[in-house]
Amino acid sequence: MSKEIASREQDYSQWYNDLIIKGGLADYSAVRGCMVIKPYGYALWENMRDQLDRMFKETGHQNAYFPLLVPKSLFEAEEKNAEGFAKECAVVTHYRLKTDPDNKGKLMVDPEAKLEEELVIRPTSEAIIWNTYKGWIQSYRDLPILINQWANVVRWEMRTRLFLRTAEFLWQEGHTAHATKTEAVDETVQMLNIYAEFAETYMAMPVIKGVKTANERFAGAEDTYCIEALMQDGKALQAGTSHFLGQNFAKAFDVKFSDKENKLDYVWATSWGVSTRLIGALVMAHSDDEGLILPPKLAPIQVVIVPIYKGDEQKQQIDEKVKALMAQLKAAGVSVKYDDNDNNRPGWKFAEYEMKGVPVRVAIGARDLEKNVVELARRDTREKMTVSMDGLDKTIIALLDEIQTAIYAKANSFRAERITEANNWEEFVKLLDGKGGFISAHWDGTPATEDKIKELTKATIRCIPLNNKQEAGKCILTGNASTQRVLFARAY
RNA sequence: CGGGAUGUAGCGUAGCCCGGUUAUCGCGCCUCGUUUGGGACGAGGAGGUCGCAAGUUCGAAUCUUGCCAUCCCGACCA
Repeated sequence: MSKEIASREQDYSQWYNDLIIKGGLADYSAVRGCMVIKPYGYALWENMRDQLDRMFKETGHQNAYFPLLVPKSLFEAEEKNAEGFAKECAVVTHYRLKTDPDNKGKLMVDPEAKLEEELVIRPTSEAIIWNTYKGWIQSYRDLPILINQWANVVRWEMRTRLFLRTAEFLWQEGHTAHATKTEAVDETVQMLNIYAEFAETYMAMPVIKGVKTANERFAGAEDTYCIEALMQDGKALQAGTSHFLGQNFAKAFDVKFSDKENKLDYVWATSWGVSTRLIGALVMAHSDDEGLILPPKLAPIQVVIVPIYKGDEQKQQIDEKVKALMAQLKAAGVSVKYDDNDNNRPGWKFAEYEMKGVPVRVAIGARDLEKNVVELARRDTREKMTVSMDGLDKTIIALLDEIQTAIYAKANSFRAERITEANNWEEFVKLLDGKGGFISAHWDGTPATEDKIKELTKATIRCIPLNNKQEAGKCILTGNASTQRVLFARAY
């Protein structure tokens, strides 16, 4: 076991924090609830971002940027949205500081510099964007508008956790405007599918696609679609949301367009987002007591090469081989690091890169040179194998693929074992307190019942899965008639 | 925001209850040498606003008050 990391079994929270901090993804900062994303963590985010960005652009979206600050009058225009976020908004009230006459060397807010209208720091950008779209849309010919922005937002959270819930975080938010309801719903579902594909293919993290109940719906949305993932402690994590906003924002911001028959109508809207929370999800989905386990498709460093040598002569011989290998790997688009730093010995490096979740390690020593082999180690299983240097680049690339597949399969079977049906209240409670995970159970469809279940057990309905099987049953709590099972879980 | 815990060098810590020499130890860091197939060894060295600010006192890491930050548990939450 690692010397540096708390055991997942004994202290899951501490284990998670240790992975983030010791794995070099992020640091605490001087600002309450805010973290510093370190270069290694940011590189991971960049890889996620670049891939998502490509997927957004392939489906016709363009990036733009809207202001951080939203005038309060705009923010409050869509009532439900405003109310939903009101409690966690940071607000700018002044635009100037001045030296404090009573406190030498200190600054104070200049009371003369009070803003006439307060500015809300965006917790999300619907308001400022729909205010802008109003000016862009007159005719059906102006539609659809398919815009995404990569931005930071601030939500003043009571309790924060690295990556999972911080006061400021990075995300992308897509905001689209459409001429028809069907088109907007299709867009909502399309983006949900993109999120699911990204999570499963790149993050190697299986997700369940579903619809939120009214209780869990985004403030201001008609429908909230989501992808839900399962963490290793059996708790669910919402990893992405896609909202069908109906005409709510169009009405609030008076955004109308003329259709082909010259009839005026409000436009239909969607918004969708994923955030740096995905990094938290990724960490908890795969990692173990030795450190992070990153999927090859997103790992900032896919392959690390560690030389093992005595003396300069051996080092030079190794360097030569490594140089050739690195050229081949780089040509194939593999991100590779050669750690020939003499300060640390090989054993130290092995542990270090395991902590950082580098998928494949290559160790090359003098003995290997003689036999024309290297030692390959894969992070996910910690298996070591001796392989020929001939065609090594191909071997490594194949291994990266195999690891990607293997960690998905592992996460998938973990989850499969933890989707359990409960048919009465006793079973339901026992499952929640026991193995956790998703519990598939009947619900009478009322918010009141959902609230009651949450109050009693802290479990919420994570989603109603898409294409859910319809079957008659009785609500787990009330015994009232139900037409389908929904997925409950305790969640982050 | 409520309850609990913590804060001493980059990290982990002793000292605090019961105020009083030069603030303890390990890791890490720097220099030199030996090393290098799973977290090396020796010798020498550097590094401290004891979280911050007030207060009590002849004297505060130690006592008091306030504040800040982190963690855990609640409440809250995309």
